[in-house]
Amino acid sequence: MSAELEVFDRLLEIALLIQEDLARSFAATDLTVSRTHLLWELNRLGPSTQNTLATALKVSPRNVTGLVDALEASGYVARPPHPRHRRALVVTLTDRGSQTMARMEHERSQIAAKLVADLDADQQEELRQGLDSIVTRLQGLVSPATASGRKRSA
Amino acid sequence: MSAELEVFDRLLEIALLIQEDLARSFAATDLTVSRTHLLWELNRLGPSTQNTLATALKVSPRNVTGLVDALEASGYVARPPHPRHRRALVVTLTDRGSQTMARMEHERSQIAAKLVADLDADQQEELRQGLDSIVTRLQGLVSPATASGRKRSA
DNA sequence: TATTGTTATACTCTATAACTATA
DNA sequence: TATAGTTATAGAGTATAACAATA
Repeated sequence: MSAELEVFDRLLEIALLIQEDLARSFAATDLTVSRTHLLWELNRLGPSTQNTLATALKVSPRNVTGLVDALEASGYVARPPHPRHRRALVVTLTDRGSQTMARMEHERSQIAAKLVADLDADQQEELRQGLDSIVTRLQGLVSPATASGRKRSA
Repeated sequence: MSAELEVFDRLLEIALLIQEDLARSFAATDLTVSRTHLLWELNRLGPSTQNTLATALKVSPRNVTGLVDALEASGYVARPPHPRHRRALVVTLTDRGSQTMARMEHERSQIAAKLVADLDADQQEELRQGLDSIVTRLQGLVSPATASGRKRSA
């Protein structure tokens, strides 16, 4: 197998394994991947309208309605009306939602540390640079037209 | 942000971008991610029973029935009965299925090459080793009990 | 008229349980 | 009894289109 394919295959395998690990960590809760993704974005963005979330998640507004319905029913979010726009709703993390996100952020740090535990600081830095290069290349592949204008969120 | 998190975040972003790129390449066909995954495994394993596919894809037999139904209807696979077991079916790639897989393998090679085009041979090799270390760590996280027994398919 | 969200409808992926046919 | 697959049922994620409420 060529050297390029070896790198690519490992990236695919890592993607799969990370997903598996996430699914395992969800199993302890009543959350699904999509709902957790919404909570994660909400945590990042702060209180948001459903349309904002739909854009952030690259998903239809109708879909967000369903996800927020479920998250509201299980107590992770609330959606009081917008103070200055009675039609709009502002989706907000409840205490339970905030605590869950805090726990997940913590788990994420621990996993991140474990993954590179076999590498010294120099190796980690070179790895980061290699991955950075790949991210840039991939962004060019996925959206060639707007690649120059897109920036990863640092 | 810590160095560990930087590596982890890039891995997550790469996983997302690869998925996006795959979805884009499906858009030209009538295939979905799950159906393509089945075709891919079938291509790797050769003609297989549905139970074998269910195990390979880590999915229920009932689910495989649905996927194969759809792939048969669109002409990617056939399922003649097993020669020595009239109850069993042997799922097989049709010409269309084989050609599609050949094309996808080719695309995969090209993408793989593009991703690391900015790196010289030494950097590619170091990257591969770094990723290898991460794969091993992840396998340990995902299935701690059987980690020592599991081997990546080289 | 434009924005925000919901109702209506439909398709895909997924699972478990019960069942049929075969070995 | 064990294996291979399907029918039945159900839940989750997703989409588009039509609609209502608000601005």
